[in-house]
Amino acid sequence: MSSEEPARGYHHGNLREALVEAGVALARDGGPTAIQLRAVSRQAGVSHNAAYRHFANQEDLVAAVAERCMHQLGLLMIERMQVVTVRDRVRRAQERLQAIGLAYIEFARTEPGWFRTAFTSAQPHPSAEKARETPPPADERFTSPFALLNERLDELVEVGAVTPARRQGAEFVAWSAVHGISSLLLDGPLRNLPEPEVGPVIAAVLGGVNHGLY
Amino acid sequence: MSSEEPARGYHHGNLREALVEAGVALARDGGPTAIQLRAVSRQAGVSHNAAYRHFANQEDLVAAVAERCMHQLGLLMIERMQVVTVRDRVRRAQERLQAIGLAYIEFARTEPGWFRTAFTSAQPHPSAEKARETPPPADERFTSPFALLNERLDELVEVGAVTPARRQGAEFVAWSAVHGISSLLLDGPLRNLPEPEVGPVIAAVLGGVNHGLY
DNA sequence: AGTACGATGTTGACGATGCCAACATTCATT
DNA sequence: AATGAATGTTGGCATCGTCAACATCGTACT
Repeated sequence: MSSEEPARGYHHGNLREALVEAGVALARDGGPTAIQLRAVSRQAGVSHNAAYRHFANQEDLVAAVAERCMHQLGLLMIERMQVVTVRDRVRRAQERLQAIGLAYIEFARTEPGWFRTAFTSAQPHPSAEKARETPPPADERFTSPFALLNERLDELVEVGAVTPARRQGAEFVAWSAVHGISSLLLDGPLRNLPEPEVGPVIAAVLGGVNHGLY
Repeated sequence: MSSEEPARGYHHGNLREALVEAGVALARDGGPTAIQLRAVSRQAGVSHNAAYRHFANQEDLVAAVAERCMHQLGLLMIERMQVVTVRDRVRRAQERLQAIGLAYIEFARTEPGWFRTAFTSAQPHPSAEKARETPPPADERFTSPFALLNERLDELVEVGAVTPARRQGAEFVAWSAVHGISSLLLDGPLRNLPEPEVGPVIAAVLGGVNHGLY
């Protein structure tokens, strides 16, 4: 990836960014516990304690890295969604929902360190009032996994595949199921499930969610 | 609770048990990261490093404590299930399933430390072959949350409320949904959801699972 | 009975971590 | 040019996990 600029004086110039990036790299293998103040400082070619000029404490750094990880998850979901090219509006909406669900699980399984990091010390869900205080950056608004899910469900209503009544609360059902199976496969009692059984289990969960929508 | 026996010589007599119990107590507030070798040794009134005669390392101790936490979860599920006294067999089966699902979520919300501990370094799901090597103790077989769930689903088939076809894979759908909403409410983006909104969200998830079964 | 050995507990040490305090250097604003 | 805020550095402290060496106890064998 990007090695730090070779020539730099006393000041790094872009340390906060470098520290977060180092944290992301460490979290990729190693998960949230690998995000250590001294380790990221080392990787950024800076002395321990330098990080304290940019983060209040370790937890603060982890939170910043977690945000990036969540963003990565959103990016994969978008990517997997965009390759759906069915013309039929109804089927496209259905397959798009399926795609982001699969992407979510795929992310958990291919980037376990990032997934675990994203969901420890995750950002709180913006309740209506709080959201007004700290408006999320435009970037975030489009890559938030939760926002992506809501868009898909809304689309399903738009094209008439799902009744507005069934739409109610569906985001929580779908999100819970997909997040749940991801967690169980990654860290839960299903973590040693033999590989050939994994596919059918995932299919069962996604099928269940789908069936619940109609 | 139980303070250690006042009179004891060089040897503790029941140290392993005392250490695990101390770990359970520490995990209750503080979660898995609070299970530290030196801390449990201290609480057991024994010198640091004594634990190494009973556990290979910290991870080993955490695993032992995690097992207890999982057991606690199973106990609450059984408790909540047993208060269902409906006479009608079909409705009883349905309400029992609902009860263990609610108990699962209740456990996550009232004992977050234990819940987090139970699902870090959780025991692997016994695949068919492996199960034969290490038969679980009879105790475990009845309090395993996953076993309890399967029993409820089987009962639903027995009383004719669910078709055998729908039974296929249903354990994963239900488990994922319930575990997912628990995780999201506890550590995920829903962790700061205002209290009044929590109930409806849980209801939506459980309703969705139910709808998926029929 | 005595003894030798394994099991269990202790002491001390090492490296690593998060964090605090004090100090050094640089940048920006006047 | 100077001065204060921002940013890095050095050093130190308490704590943790782990290893090695040692101490004490129970127990099985002679």
